[in-house]
Order: sequence, then structure tokens, then C-alpha cells
Amino acid sequence: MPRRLPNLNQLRAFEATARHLSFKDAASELFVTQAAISHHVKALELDFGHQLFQRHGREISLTEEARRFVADITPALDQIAEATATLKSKGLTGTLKLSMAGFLADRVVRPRLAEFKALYPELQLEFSYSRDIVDFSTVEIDAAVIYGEGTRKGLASIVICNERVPVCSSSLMEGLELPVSAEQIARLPLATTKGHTTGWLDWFSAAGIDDTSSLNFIEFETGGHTLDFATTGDGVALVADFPLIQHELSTGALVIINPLTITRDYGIYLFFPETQNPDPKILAFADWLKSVAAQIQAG
Amino acid sequence: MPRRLPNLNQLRAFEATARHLSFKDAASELFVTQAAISHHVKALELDFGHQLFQRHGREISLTEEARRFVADITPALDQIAEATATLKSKGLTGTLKLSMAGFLADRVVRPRLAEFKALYPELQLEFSYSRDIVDFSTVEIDAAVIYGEGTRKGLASIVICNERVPVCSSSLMEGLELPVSAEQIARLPLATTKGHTTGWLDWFSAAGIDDTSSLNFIEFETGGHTLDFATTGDGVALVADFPLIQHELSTGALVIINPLTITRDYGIYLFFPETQNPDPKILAFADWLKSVAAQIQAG
DNA sequence: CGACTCCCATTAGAAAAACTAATGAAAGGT
DNA sequence: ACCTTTCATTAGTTTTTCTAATGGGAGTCG
Repeated sequence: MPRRLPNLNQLRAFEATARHLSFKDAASELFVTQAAISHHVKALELDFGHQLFQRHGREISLTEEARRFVADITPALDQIAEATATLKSKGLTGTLKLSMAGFLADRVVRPRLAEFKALYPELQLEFSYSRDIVDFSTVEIDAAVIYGEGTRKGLASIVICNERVPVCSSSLMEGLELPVSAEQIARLPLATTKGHTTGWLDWFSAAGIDDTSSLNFIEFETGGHTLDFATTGDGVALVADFPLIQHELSTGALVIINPLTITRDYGIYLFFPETQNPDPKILAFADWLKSVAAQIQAG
Repeated sequence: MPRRLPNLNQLRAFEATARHLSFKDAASELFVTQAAISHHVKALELDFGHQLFQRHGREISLTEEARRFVADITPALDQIAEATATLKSKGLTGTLKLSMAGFLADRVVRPRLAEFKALYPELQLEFSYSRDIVDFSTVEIDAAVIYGEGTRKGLASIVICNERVPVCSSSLMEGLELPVSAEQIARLPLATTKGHTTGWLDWFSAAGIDDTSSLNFIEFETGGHTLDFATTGDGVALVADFPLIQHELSTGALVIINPLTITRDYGIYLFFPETQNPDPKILAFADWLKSVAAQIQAG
């Protein structure tokens, strides 16, 4: 007799909801909207012929049967997750040599190294620092994380995050209301890295402002400096909607002053030499880095 | 840290394949085509970055890592299936009083009673026999399984199976090749239950034959009799593609002589009095009966 | 040896499922 | 009383999944 399983996507939605006791939070964990979760849970309740949650206004609680049911399936899902992690990491041993800008390593990768180690226990990461692309033929590097355009000759690339939003310090916001209009932003000092004003030009173009002659750019050596400039309240930076600024956003040191996000070629990419079969270690790292980005964007 | 799960539908496909060591058989277990399984497994292999099966011509075998992985996830899926079964059956206690034609009870339901009991251990079934709908206001019956039209005034209905195919004994097939053309079938004796020639008329209409004046109908009291008639080689019966004839088909006593299947209003339905909230016991039984039908049609 | 059969792979397109945006409704907080 | 928060629902879109058709390779049988 073949095994009879419920719809497993619905099951996952239910389990996440049960953990959070919130449709909204479950939705954010699974990177979907609250409506999607609501649909899933409702379908599951219909299938099972039992209520799974009691709804009291904006609160929900598990029914007696549902409580028992989660207790049964949670370890099962854990086991699947663990077996999957083990399988994925299998064979990924050795060292992956990465090049990236210092502020990316400091702010994004290193603080989460433990998490990465848990997923790929036998994989060592080695860092070297370069804000720009390296020459793979002369430097012994497997892959490079670059904040820039997504295509380079002879290199394969994987998008990590190509959405960018304008941020500034809350102190600069005095007297202004969120969202700050693009016209107002155009009058503020705009931080960029040297020679990379394209991002801002794209952003204003997306905001419907084409006269960019009067923009006031302040150029810096590194992306970290543009962030510092914004953080100290001296101007606005255009940054990837990425773990980069997670801490600052949550403490309120930085604020997204206009929700307009541009998705252009300019963003964070992982580059590596083009081959038929890319090194699985690189793919694993790219996969992980993307998940880090996704986690943040989901709030 | 949110749990990271693989696509669970792909996982189910993989697990079924691993049990059967066959894409084809896994497909049939899951009621899909072989291509669907192939896609799922391939996607999983891509996600994991590992081959899961070695392909040797038409044989497949598990890779070493995959073997380990199945061993990990199989108990997890078992546990989910079991927890689901428990939850579904919860609260379904007492007795469900069913009315159905004798041959349906004898051929379909009773041989599988043990299976039903396993799913709903606290639910008793009681049978009474009627080929036609009963008057729910006078007879103490919860639901009726009827071979007929799918809509009756004041009653809700659930389709169990509304596909019908022509069958006859292999002895009648002497000198004919499968599939037998509709024109040839039109010359054979056609068994129906009394006053229900609609099924055959629909079938011939679907086959493109509109002149039904010369058809040779033999009418019987019960559906069982039309099957007997076909089994003894005296003519052709039009039956639901359903467990009814499973045994006869597998032994070769009956043969589907033309694959044309009609899906019309006439079929097997579960009827019960229309209410706002149907008795979950009825829904559970309908659910199970549908699964029995699906199992057979998948071969 | 060659035709045949049996599976798996691949493709393009169809069908179904999942998801979203928008909006409503209920309850809690201010 | 008003605003905020959260779940529900609807209709429509997007994405995923599935299928039908077809090709290829490896056994099998005459």
C-alpha cells in the first residue's frame, strides 16, 4: 500500500505557523505573503477535516489535535533538514579561496562564519581583500564577491543581490517625513564609490527624475566609507538591500528613506572562471550567500 | 535560524523511486507520468549537487550517498504519514450507514474493509443494499453509493468515478484486434441495466457514431448481471473504470476493447442529504473510496 | 544480426498549484 | 472613536508541475 502523505508544501506552511503562532511571521520565514500561508493552512484544515488553529481576533492558538500533530511532524521535518544538510555538504571538503571587499567580509561573511561551518563542516574559507575583480589567471583565487556590474568577459557570475535602496542616518531626517521624495533626496549629498555614480543615476531615473545635472556626489574609496558617511548623518548612500546594513537598520542608525528599490545590473555578484562544470564548492558558497541575503530582505 | 528544507514534492518523488528502483513504478505509485518523476529527481540532484541514481541503460541504482539519504528520510516520511492518518481519523467514531448496490459492496468495498479499518479504526460501516437512491427522510441511511447521474434534488454528491470504458470477455475477441473499432463494437450485443442506455449512446457519440438505431441492447436488472454477461463472452458491457473489474482485468477474463473513455454525468457517486456542514464521516468515506478508484486506474 | 521492447531523458506546451495585491473584518490598544 | 495589527477572502497573475511526444541506449528474442 503506497504511503499517503498530505501536501507537503502545505505541511511546511502549517509547521512554520505553529512555531511562530503567527501567519505573518511564518510567511516571512518562508519568503511569501501572509495570504499564501492562510491559503495553505486552510487547505490543510479542509483536507484533515479538523481545525488546526483557533482564531481569536488577531491571535491564533493551536487546537488540541494540532498540538499533537506538530509534535509528531516537527522531528520528522528536522530529520529531513538534517539529512539534506549532510548530503549537501558531502564531498565538499578542502579550501575555497575567496576575494572580496573588506567591508563585505567584515560585515556579511565573517559574522556568519559559524553558521556556514555548521552547514559545510569540512569546507575552509580563505579570504583575501580586493574591492575589484582579480585576475584569476595570476592570482590563486577560486571566486570573488564583487559590488558592481554583473557581467565580465570570461567569467561566470551568480547574482547575490541586485536590489539597491537609499539610506541615511536618522539625524539627517530631521524635519523630513518618510518616505522622503526623490526630489528632496536629489538635494542631499549623495555618497558613492569613486567613479560609480551609475547606481544613483539609475535610481533617480527609476524615480522619474532625469535631470541629474545638479546632483551633489561625494566620492569615496570604499563602500564602507560611503556607509560611514551616511551613518554620521552627512548624506545618503545607495546600498544593496543586504546584510550589510542589517545592524544599522535594526538599531535605527540608518533608515531607508524611500522604498523605491532598483534592480539593475549593478549589485553584488559572485564571479568565478567560466567552465563547463563549476566547482561545487563555489556553488555551495553562492547558495549560502544568497540565503543570507534573502533572510535579511524578508525582515 | 529557519529550517532549510529541500522541495518536499521532489523529495517524495525521489523516495518513491528509491523504493521501487524504477522511475516508471514510482510514477505509477504517485499517479503521475514517468517524465514528472524524471524532472523531480533531476531537480533534486541539481539542488544537492550530487547524483542520486546511477543510470545503466534501463536499470537504475542508488548512489552511495543517496542510499544513506533515503535511510534517513524514509522514517521521517513514515512518521508524517502516520501522524496524518492519526489526525485524520481523530474524532471519526461511531457508525456510518451506507446504502449501495450489492455488487458494489461485494466487489469494491468489502474486500477492502480491513484497509479502511486501519485508517479509521473507530468508524463502523453498516451496509444496506439498494441499486437506486433511497429516501433519506424515511430510511435511516447516512449516504448512498449510486451508479447513475450525478445530481439529485436536495442531495449533495461527490464523484467517485465518472469514467466508463467498454469491456468484454477475451473469448468474444476471437479474430478481432485491439483496439476494436467503435463500428465493430456497434455490431456486438451491448449490455446495460434496465432503462439506462444513455451510457452507451454517449459512448458511441464520443466515438463519432451518431446513428444508434441499429444497436443491439440487452437489458439486465443489475450492474452485476451486465458484467456476468460480458464475462461469459455474450457481449460488451460499459463499466466504470473502477475496482469493480480489477480482478477480471488482471486475470484476462475481461478486456478493455477500446481505450475510449467517456467522462459524463453518468458514473459512481456518493449521495447524502444537503447540509451546511456535511458529516465528516461521510467525507472520510468518500475520500477513501476515491483513493480506491484512483489506485486502480493508475494500474 | 537486426528488429523489438523496455526504460529513462528531454522538449515544448498545457494544466494546475501557488502566490500576490487589494481589500475586508475583527479585536486590541491609545 | 480612531488607529493599528493580524487573519480571511477574492480575483487575477506567476510559477511550478505535469504531460504528450519523441529520442536514445541497453537488453531480448526470433
